[in-house]
Amino acid sequence: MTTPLVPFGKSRGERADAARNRERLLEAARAVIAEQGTSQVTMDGLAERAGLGKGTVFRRFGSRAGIFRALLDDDERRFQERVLSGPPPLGPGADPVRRLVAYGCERVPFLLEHHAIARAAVDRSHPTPAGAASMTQPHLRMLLGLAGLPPAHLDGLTVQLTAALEGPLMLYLSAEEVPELPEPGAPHPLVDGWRFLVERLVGG
Amino acid sequence: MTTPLVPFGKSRGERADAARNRERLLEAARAVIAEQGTSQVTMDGLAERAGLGKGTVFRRFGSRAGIFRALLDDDERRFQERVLSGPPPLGPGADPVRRLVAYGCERVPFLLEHHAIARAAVDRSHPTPAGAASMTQPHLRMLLGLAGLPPAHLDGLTVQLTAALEGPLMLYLSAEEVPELPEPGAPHPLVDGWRFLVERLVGG
DNA sequence: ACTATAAACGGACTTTACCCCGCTTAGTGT
DNA sequence: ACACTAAGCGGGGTAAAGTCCGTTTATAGT
Repeated sequence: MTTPLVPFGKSRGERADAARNRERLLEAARAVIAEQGTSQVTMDGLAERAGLGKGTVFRRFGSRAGIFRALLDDDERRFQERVLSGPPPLGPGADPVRRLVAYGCERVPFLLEHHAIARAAVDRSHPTPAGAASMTQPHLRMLLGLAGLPPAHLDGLTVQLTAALEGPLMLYLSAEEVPELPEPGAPHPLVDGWRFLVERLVGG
Repeated sequence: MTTPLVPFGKSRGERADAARNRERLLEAARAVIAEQGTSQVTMDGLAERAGLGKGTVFRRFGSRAGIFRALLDDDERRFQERVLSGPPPLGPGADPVRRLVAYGCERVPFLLEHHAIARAAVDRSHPTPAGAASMTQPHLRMLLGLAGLPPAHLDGLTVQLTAALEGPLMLYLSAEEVPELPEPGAPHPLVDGWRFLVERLVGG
């Protein structure tokens, strides 16, 4: 009976129509965002645009913020793969300090690009903005540990550095203040700041 | 005609009934928060409780988040005074590094105490959570400058350290993870982390 | 006191996130 | 093929944020 083994990433138990509708909804969301910005994304609007019922939208994503989280997760997964198994210094192989720096250098542009969506994914009922944080936090923790940070400070510093990296783009920058990211490779104040921070913190 | 010169802090131009109603509403808000938590604060509920119309609530505070911002500002002003003109090392007089450390030591408990309200003051339509940030950011910037940080890194680091200090309590800690703050003076991981961060950053 | 006026008030109205529950359908075992 | 069942679907219903505009009222100038 040609039972396909893991036809897509979805871990067994999601029906084919459900998966199709999810894709349809995400595409609709991307279209609305591109055309009119995140603030114009409404549950009813998405449902109509995708030719589905409103209830379906909620079943798939749980909440409005959930839609943006799902959009982020898509790109987030790719980012995560580069961190976990890509080439150094972002991936494994380089020494911890260089990996920390590299992580920030890649993460800041990533967040700048996803700024609007990431902000829309913040939800007062959920503590962490996205799956985003759940990747950054353990990764930083591991690297900081390897870099020889005193264990007594590890927990507090992990949380603070996570906030230092992701917080600015969640909390302290408005949409208008996010300029086009300059030419790739050009210096960005947040990247510079991060490098300086890490090197002073664990390099000395 | 007994025109009182600045009878209260309100800087001329706010009518007496407006001021009275503002107080009434803030009191109602504090009561609801104490009884049922921030999530149960609704604009209609507040209006009814204060015996006013809903339009008035919006006129006074602009938005739901605005109410929480107003509540914070009250305490924030007191905090600010201690920073600007209180005794060192929090106030002026000590050297910049000690003032930075002291700022974190006082700020973390402050934010822990106001955690629920501070989170409720976050609003996706407004970039910074409260007047909170507008105090922390320039203050840190000044101290970091005095502490001899290279000007090239000053802007980026200011934003990041602000996020490092305030971000954890906005974004990365859920309500359940905020324990009663231990006895005053007892060590807190975030305070320790902050001290370590600052000393490494500008002390070395 | 009286009037003018700008601010404040109130509550109906609109929009939108989110809930609910009866109906439909894809997947599975025979 | 067929029936069975759990998952998915739809859209009407609720509650709460935010807007609007006609009415009321505090204050200043005379």
